[in-house]
Amino acid sequence: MPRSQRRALTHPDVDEFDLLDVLHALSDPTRMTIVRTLHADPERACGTFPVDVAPSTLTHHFRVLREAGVIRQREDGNRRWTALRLDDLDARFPGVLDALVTAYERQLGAPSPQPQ
Amino acid sequence: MPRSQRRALTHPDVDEFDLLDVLHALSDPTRMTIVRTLHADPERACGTFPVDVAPSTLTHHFRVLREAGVIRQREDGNRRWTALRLDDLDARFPGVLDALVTAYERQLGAPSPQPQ
DNA sequence: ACGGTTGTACGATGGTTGTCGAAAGAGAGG
DNA sequence: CCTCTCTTTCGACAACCATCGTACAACCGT
Repeated sequence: MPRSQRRALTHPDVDEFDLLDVLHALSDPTRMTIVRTLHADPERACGTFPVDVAPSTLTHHFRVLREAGVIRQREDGNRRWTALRLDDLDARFPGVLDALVTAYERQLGAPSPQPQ
Repeated sequence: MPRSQRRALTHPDVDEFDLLDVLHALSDPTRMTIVRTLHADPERACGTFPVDVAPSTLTHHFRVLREAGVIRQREDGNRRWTALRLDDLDARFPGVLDALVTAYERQLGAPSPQPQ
């Protein structure tokens, strides 16, 4: 059994999702970057995200996202692959994730210039 | 000038909104209740929200929502009236607030029963 | 078996946050 | 003026959180 002694890698069921947990998970810039990346690519290995934090910090963010139901992680040999739970999120909170990612992309595209 | 010595009551401009701040503001149950109440009623006085916290705590939550651009507050004699900035939010983040409030209402309507 | 890669677990730390009570300001009405 | 109501400010406190370094575990080459 590959790497399963380490951590159960629990994923919440769809009807256990809490919108407030999802919002909290997405309110962090690093985590939103992870989600944004996954929204473009379907699945990525952990170390391949364009974020600038320590590996242990990245693990922490993955756990927050996973326990909120935003991402799903699976083992594959030495790597851990991460994917968006887009279908599950859409089943429980229709249109929410798309609206949020789109809005965030738009905000990044037109960042507010500081006045004066 | 009514009550203006107390606090400037600053509201951010539309192009200063930060989606991550909005998400953080909405990730608290008390604040989400405030928003949900305002989504039904257009404007309410501060003390008339169905939340169970101390007045000073309520003031804190109003500040968080106001500084994120979610609500607008105006003075009227002894009362402070609070309203959703629905148009401004929709101009900057189209569809986001409606999707979130709808999703939260749905979640409250069908809360997940704890397994076993 | 050994080293390299990948990611986790743990402990610590500084900052943020939700909560409250006590005190006080501002207005309305007597 | 005095009191009552509504809301804020301040200070405090416990809990949470993002971050990191270090150590370690699992896997994959060779």
